Amino acid sequence: MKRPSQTSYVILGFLSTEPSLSGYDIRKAVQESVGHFWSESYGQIYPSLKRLVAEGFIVPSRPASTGKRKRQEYSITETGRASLRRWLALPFQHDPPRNEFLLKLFFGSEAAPGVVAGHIHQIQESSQHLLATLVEIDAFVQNHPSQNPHQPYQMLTLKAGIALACTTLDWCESAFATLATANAGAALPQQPIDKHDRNRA
Amino acid sequence: MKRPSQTSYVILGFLSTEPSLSGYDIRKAVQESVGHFWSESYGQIYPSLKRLVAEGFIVPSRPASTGKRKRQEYSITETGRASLRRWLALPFQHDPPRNEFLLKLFFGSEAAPGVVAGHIHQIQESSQHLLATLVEIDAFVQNHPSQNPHQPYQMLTLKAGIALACTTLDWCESAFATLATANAGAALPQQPIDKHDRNRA
DNA sequence: CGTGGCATGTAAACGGTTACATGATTTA
DNA sequence: TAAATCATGTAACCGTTTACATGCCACG
Repeated sequence: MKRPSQTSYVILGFLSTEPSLSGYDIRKAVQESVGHFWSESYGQIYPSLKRLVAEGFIVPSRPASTGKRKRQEYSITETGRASLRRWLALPFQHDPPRNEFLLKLFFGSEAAPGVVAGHIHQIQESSQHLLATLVEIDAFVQNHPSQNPHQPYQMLTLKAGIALACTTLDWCESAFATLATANAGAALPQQPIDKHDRNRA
Repeated sequence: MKRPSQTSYVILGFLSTEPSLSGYDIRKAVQESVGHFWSESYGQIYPSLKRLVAEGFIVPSRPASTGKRKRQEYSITETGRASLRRWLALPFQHDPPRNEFLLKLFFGSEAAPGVVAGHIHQIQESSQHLLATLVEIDAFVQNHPSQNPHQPYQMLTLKAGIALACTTLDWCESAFATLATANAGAALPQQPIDKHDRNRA
């Protein structure tokens, strides 16, 4: 019996918050709610579901035969919930996430003029986009109060994402300034840096 | 001929800044200078070195004494430098780094009391430690000016690390506050909380 | 003389993505 | 009826880590 990977706990986690989900649902849930710091592929999810059933951590619910779409949902068992709790209590491992952007930046002096500025522009744009969607979610939740016990914790991850995105954007501006003074002759993207407003967490 | 992995470019990158390095040196350089956002293992470095030699991107320098197993250094070639530059100009891919801490936080409502606070304490400590070392490097560089063309870019990654660490620390404090008010104000409806005190780390 | 750091390397296992295959159901 | 989406699943491949094996060399 293989040692379960983190994917199993993602599945157990989502099944602990929803009564019943299919593999497809879980994939979507991952993308939509933890997409800014996690990802899962079907090739990982479906085998994990089978293994979790074999281990008794989840059970198939809503058998596919009932006229509806061919889809199989699962529910968490008490043993599954216990396994999740055990994993949650374990200290997380804090390996440095490989950041290709920072790596290219680090070797930036070797790059052709404008290349580094282009990369910074790229994270600036993606951070702006991320920030916008996170702020939107934040506003929605603020306007729709609920007693959902999961919400405070989910909001903490949301706030973390917002804060980090803001910091990244600030850093981008200072980085552009640094580049401008460092090599005055280098070609920068024509994009004027506009003052986006920041709502700080 | 296999498509080179990012490891190859890390090697080329460091060999572009130093005239001659061994596999061991490269490993150490990765840990010491980009360790907060990258990592490489020997199992990755040594095969890559051989492949890079076969491709003509690097050449062995300081040949090992005949028959003896000693340290072997390598130097980058012009083709190697060109390959590095080509890679640098390519847009980086921005996949969400898997963050186990945020994942456990997201499912925190399922955890036993104190578990989440313990995790937050853990990143708080590691962020403090990281910040201290980065600030130290920053101060050192500030006091030892140099014309090294790589320095401005390396400093940008350093500043990014410092900014993100600071943000993380700020977030930790607000997260502790959130947890405190949440636990004190709203009682969890599912299970009456016993008088078990939270274990403080 | 032995310990610990320097140094190189490999095999196996592992986690994960990608590409592919299949087909049902809804919607335009 | 065609296209898009829903939905499940697998095989191959890839990059990476881990554990292991080997041996040099300096220092106490």
